[in-house]
Amino acid sequence: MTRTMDYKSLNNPDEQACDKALCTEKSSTSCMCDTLRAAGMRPTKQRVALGELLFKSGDRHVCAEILHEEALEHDIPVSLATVYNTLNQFRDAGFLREVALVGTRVYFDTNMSDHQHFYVENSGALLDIPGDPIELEKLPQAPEGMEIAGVDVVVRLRPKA
Amino acid sequence: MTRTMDYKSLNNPDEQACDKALCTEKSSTSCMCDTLRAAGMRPTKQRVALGELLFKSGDRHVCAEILHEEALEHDIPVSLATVYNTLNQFRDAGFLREVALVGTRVYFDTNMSDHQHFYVENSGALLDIPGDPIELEKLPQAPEGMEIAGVDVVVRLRPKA
DNA sequence: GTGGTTGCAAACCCTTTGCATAGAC
DNA sequence: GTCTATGCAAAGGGTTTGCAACCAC
Repeated sequence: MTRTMDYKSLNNPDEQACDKALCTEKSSTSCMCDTLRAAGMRPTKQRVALGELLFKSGDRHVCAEILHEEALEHDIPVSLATVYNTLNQFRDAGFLREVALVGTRVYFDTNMSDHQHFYVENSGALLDIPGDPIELEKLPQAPEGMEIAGVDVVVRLRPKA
Repeated sequence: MTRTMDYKSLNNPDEQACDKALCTEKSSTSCMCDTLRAAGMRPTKQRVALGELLFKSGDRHVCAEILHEEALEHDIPVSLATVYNTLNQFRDAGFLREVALVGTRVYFDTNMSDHQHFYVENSGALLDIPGDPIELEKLPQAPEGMEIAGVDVVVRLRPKA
């Protein structure tokens, strides 16, 4: 599994030259097929459908259970285990990022660009912070032999007293 | 359970006027007794011992399992369930903070002051970032009816390619 | 046909809970 | 004596895994 793809290519017309002969899906899904192939994944019905659900609308924050429910509502036959596997594969391929949160449930974010999150403490809701990202002054030196892979910023919110 | 105590008072001589008559513990633990009482917790053998393990040395990052093992090594009879309960009570009392990380395991930090973390992606290690905290420019406006409870910053590290 | 993928159920890990016993006040 | 804390084991929630059936190529 490579980390070469970017979710943006999913919506970039320049990269949607899809050979539809390879796809059994409708035209709207054909670029998903190519994207999956480019990442070394076979474009199965489940993966294509989950990819569409995740990426056809704007930024999304999902956990496995939510995405599974949503898939069933859209009559996509898929098991929860496959949703877990697919989310992990999409993360490994660089289509999704995992969001760092306190708690036991893992959330994924379809927005791979540089941005940050509000986390509402009592409800568990996760929101993109609108506008430009908070600027970080003076990033620390990484320890010897290490490099900085990224910086996660979560602004925790609570209802005003 | 109140959130009024600060871990710093655990090491502040000004607040260590302990009435040893109330304690069955040795002198080194007497201030722990007072600290627990001030937070509304009975100073049981397990809570005092765990508090000592956590706070007698400098900043620490622990999860329940690690602390449990450490307690057993120090011949402190305590069950894993009690370690979980005690960590949650200490967090509610404001002695510990929970660290936001990707993954399902919950880590606690004995350092309640304003600081941030390195997280090593392949090993899962958690380190304080030395020196001054990264400064955040232009904190975003909290949505209507909300206030900012805190800002978590995690700098993810990976081995240099 | 070959080899990756799916679905189910079971296993797994971490955490919390119920209840009887032990301990602090 | 009263009421809380502990310990154990069982339950719980989220996630991963083993394996047979299935599907893309």
